[in-house]
Amino acid sequence: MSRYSAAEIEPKWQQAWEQAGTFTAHRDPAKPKYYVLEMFPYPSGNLHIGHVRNYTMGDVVARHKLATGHAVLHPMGWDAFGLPAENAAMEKKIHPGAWTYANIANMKAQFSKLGLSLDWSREFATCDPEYYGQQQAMFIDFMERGLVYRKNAVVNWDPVDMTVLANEQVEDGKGWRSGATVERRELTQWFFKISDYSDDLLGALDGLDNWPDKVKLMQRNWIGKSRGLQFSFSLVDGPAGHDRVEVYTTRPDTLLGASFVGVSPDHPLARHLEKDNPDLAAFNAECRKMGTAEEEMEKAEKRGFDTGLRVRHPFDTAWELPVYVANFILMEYGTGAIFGCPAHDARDLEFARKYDLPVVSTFAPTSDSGHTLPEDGGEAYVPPKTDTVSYVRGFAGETEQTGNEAIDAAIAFCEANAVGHGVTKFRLRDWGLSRQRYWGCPIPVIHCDACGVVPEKKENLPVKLPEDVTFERPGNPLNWHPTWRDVACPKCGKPAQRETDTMDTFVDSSWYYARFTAPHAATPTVAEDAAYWMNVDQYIGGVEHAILHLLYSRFFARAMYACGHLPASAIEPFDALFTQGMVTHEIYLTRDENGRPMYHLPSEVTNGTLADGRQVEIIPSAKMSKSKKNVVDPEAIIAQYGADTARWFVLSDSPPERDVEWTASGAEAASKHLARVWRIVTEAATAPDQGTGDDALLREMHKAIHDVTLGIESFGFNTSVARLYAFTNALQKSDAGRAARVTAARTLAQLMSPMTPHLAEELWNRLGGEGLIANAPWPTADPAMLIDDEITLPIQINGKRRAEITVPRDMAKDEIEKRVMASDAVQRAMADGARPKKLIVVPGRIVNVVF
RNA sequence: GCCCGAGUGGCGGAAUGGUAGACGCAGGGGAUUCAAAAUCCCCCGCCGCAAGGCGUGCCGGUUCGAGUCCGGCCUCGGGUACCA
Repeated sequence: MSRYSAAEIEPKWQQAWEQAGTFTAHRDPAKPKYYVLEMFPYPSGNLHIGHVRNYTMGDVVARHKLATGHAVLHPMGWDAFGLPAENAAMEKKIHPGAWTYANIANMKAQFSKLGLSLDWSREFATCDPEYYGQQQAMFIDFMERGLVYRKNAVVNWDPVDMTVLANEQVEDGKGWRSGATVERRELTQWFFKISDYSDDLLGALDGLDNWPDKVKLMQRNWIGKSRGLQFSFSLVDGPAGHDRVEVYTTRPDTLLGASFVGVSPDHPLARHLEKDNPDLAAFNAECRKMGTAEEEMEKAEKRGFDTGLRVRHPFDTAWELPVYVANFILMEYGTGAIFGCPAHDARDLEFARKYDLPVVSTFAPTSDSGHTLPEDGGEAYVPPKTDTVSYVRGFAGETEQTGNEAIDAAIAFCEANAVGHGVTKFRLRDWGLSRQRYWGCPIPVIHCDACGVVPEKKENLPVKLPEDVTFERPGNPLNWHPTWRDVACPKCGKPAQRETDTMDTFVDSSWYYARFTAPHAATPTVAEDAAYWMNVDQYIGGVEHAILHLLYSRFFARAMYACGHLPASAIEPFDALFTQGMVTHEIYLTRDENGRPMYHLPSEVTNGTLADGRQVEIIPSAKMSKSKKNVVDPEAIIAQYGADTARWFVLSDSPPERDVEWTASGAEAASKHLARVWRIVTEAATAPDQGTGDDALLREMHKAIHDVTLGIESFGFNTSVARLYAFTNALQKSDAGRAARVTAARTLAQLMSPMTPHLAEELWNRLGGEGLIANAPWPTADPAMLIDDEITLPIQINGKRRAEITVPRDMAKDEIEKRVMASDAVQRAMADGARPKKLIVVPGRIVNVVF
């Protein structure tokens, strides 16, 4: 008997699959199709163990579906545009394209060692002109459908580097390279009209039955449909052209608790007033010295500037409220102006206390629950709108009503009294796709002095990125290129200039799933292929993409349908979604002479010490990230133990949806187990002809088939693995005859094949299995073999387990009761004369005797 | 700040409202061996000599019965529109 050697068998079977074209997807009308897709990776340079986990999970699904007779599409590509390539260009003086394609080559080699059932003939990178050219064609289609427009929007501006920064590049309000205080700057930018679909994107979530509830809930909240009141305050002696301030509120029922009016520093009124008011101009300028991130805005101290202007309350013209410019009001949402009701909004309360403004409750809890009113120093009272509360300063509806009822009544009251009108608004903003960067898909339009903004002719696509660029100078290299911008206007032929903005990389990843159905076609999609393969039956990726990527993809599918690039049935492109957890690891660091952190790889650290004896600081586990160096290199594990061990290991123990803390100790154990399976399975072939445990072993086998299959189908891979351990133990201890043991061993190989495909092929082959195990029909459990004749019932006394009885599984309830009453435990409990009050028999489950 | 999750032995975790800790790791003991490696067998939540008691982040509640359902917290993680 030979020993298990991953190094020998893995390349052999990888070659066999390739030669047989086992994983090449074909349209086959005779089979049900199955499209399984994992979120494609950013080519950062190396696979990390998180990739191994993610793609192994998808592979288990794909291989299982292949074995259950599906035509499987399981493709792979590269999300290849983005910031890190430009950072590498600046730091390492290497062209972003060269860096990216080198990374792809490296990662593809690592991928191929994992034995994933991928159809590599469909591979593409989003930075391939063949791909982004089709993306440009769709952009032009979207323009023609009115789904694209330009408007001003703010960006993070680094005044030293003279460049736009990503939110990630702003640290504590400073540019990460220059250290300069970041400013907000307005630029004219391109937008997709995702807001046209707000209601549809919201409503359609209800039909996504196989999406996690948490993702649907996050998207619902993000889209943020709200019913509110839009009305205006009239200004007392307002400046010319500003006689009113239009506000939007989702809580019109709190109008009698109004304390002040706040406007955004970018509100037209604020901009008007700052011209003649240097103090206000300074305040606004200070507000604009902040990044654009919502998180930064919200966490910043609430500050305001009293304009001195006053407005009249719409219900009482004698009641005047002050007008503040406030740093926490977004121009992008609502009207850029609010009325503050400190009693029922935490931000407003913080603001009111700071500027000594009145705090007046309009409603309170219905019963005195120890709640302290905000006017008495308590917190703002913001119950869910579905809670019934008591209105102390109500003006519409009942005294006791829910927030929603009060809001509806308030809107009706205001409409009847011509104070304002009910409006439905969405939190979702249009998708700004402009990036002032090189390494992205060029926006295919031309600016002509005579014709304005003109789309490039489709026959001139792709608009390719120029190769000869330098990153010496900050800013967008496309702007500094000597000739690239210069082009003839497609309309009038006169000299004109190309747009130099490139697209957000979320655009690239918003339709790649559709492109995989016809990856090298001369149009974005091909109707026949899209009709056959769409939708993605199972999409798998990190929960960090729960909102943006998935929402943008849902929008894109709708826009592509509108332009004829996808069938109507594909507007929800992902039938089922699974969000897997991340692989985390501790972070190790030392500090340089300036106290700045220097990170160290886990492989450099032993027991908290570096090779040179220095102690490291340990930061608790976080998402693996290259910059923090808390990454584990899967290649070392594959080299030492083989791909099957790495795959088995990442599927073991931790539930797929949960984050998993990486520890090195398990790899050894996984490897040992595979060697043990090898031994036990090969021994089965030489077992004695006759044995005594055939039936018992085959029952175990059918239970294993049932449980392992259920685990795979429900993304409980860790429980499938646990069940396979148990089945392996049963096979080892079995004294069944050879025929039964070989049957069990072949089934074990099949059940393991989605997880450890190379080992499974080799064992299958050695046990005389026909063809490739990858194509062998998945075993089915015989229901009759899953049911035991006898069952063990625990006996509880007052809810605590005290004994158990073993009875035939179909024993009548009253017979069970008799036996329970006769049992020692119950007799003992009755010894002092106590009599049971209640006897609960849950058939097949448990018995509870209550005294 | 706001939205969404997660918390069970030394560790990873299992458990349709029904025996908490399956399965595995680490640890302990034993067999085999000249010795070792490899392999195999047994033990293994906490307190207690025991009887028994206590145990699923914390505090309450519903139930014959709660890790699981409800209310209120705490801690950690993800997202927060230019990281992908």
